[in-house]
Amino acid sequence: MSRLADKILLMTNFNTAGKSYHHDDLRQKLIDATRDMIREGGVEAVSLRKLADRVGVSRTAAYHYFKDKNDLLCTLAEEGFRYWSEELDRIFQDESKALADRYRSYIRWYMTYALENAEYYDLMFGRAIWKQNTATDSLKITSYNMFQKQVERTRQWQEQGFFNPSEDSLRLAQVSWGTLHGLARLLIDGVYTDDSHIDEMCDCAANLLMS
Amino acid sequence: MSRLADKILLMTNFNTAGKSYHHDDLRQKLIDATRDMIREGGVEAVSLRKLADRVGVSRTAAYHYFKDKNDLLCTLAEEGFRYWSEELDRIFQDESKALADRYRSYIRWYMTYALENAEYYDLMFGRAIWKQNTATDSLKITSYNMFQKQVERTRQWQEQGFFNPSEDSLRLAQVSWGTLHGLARLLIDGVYTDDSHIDEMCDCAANLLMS
DNA sequence: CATTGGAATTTGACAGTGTCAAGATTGGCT
DNA sequence: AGCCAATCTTGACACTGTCAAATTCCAATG
Repeated sequence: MSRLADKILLMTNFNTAGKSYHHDDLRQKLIDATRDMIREGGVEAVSLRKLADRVGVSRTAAYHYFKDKNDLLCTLAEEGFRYWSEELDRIFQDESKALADRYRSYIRWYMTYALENAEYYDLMFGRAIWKQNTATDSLKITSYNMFQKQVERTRQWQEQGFFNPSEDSLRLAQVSWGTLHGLARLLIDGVYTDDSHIDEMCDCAANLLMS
Repeated sequence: MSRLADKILLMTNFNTAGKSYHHDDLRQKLIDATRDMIREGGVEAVSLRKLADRVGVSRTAAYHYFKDKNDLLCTLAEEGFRYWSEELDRIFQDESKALADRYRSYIRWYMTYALENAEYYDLMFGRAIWKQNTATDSLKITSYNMFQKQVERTRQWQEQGFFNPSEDSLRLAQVSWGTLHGLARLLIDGVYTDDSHIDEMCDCAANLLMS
């Protein structure tokens, strides 16, 4: 009759998830499952309860590893920023191409990645995390470093005469990123419905930015 | 004891909202109250139940005038698009200024409006409405017309040599709007945290677009 | 080997949310 | 006066995030 006896009986037979009380690395499992959920249905579709179901654990188990839902999402976003930063490095370190070509392929990569990982992009650059200053300190640092790298690249491009040297590097980086982000958002959010001319849009943006 | 008797008693004294069963124009009251709520706490803060409380009506009263919450929000967004469209007309019809000046003040106006009405801007141009194709047909038409106007203006500016005439008008309109939208979003969503150099950003964007 | 302490996990509870179906109320028309 | 259709309310359901308290378990200590 006691709860204890019930549990022993349950264990002896079959536990639904096939796992017992303790897990291998629940934290990582939670992160992985969350990433899947984001990919499937976007940030909006992430529910701690469904996440728990998926991992085979109880509703509030995640609270032992993450302060709250926001903390979990920030962890995922940070992961994304690291990947993002590495990809940027790879693209711009490729010295085989001329700078203009590298920049063009950067824009194409940006838009392709943003659209193929729309929900993930939304998490990283969307209001869910940044609005109301809910971003983790750790996340703030990671993302700030990434942006600073981009500002530095912009400065170098100005020195090489690729960008207008009379503009402030910071402003130029802000506006050029703004352009890409704006296009990405309009496409991702479904405001621009025609996604069959993305390359043309990219080229048009490239022409404007490089003039 | 009967519910009916309770009601009569209640009416004879004071009804909390001061209104009885039927309202003057509940639909409009709901719209107005929703607008207030958006301004105060953003789209996220709009709850049908709190809205009902505010208007002094029961939880589900709004369902008689709007199919669901999305329908209500679309109505609000459409209202915004009409205002937006009128403002654009006003700015660009002002022939007293040179075209370049008009365009600069357009950008400034855009960013100022977006930031001062951040939550409303988010409603109009955010995923809440456009993602998953939940936008009302009526809203789609209104917003499409607005954008077409902008494309037409872009075409004229190309003819006047203000914009590069070799670019496709549609792409140019998409990218130039994308730039403004991107900056606005990054500021509104809290990704760009420094809002003390907005004018400089605007000018930098203007220089890039008009070159 | 038994006990116990602390980490890991679950259960219960609460205050929210949107929305549907069914009932209650009312003003206007015949 | 009576009824109808428009309008509004009540009840219910399935969700959500999060806190506090209870439970379970592993590991180290005596």
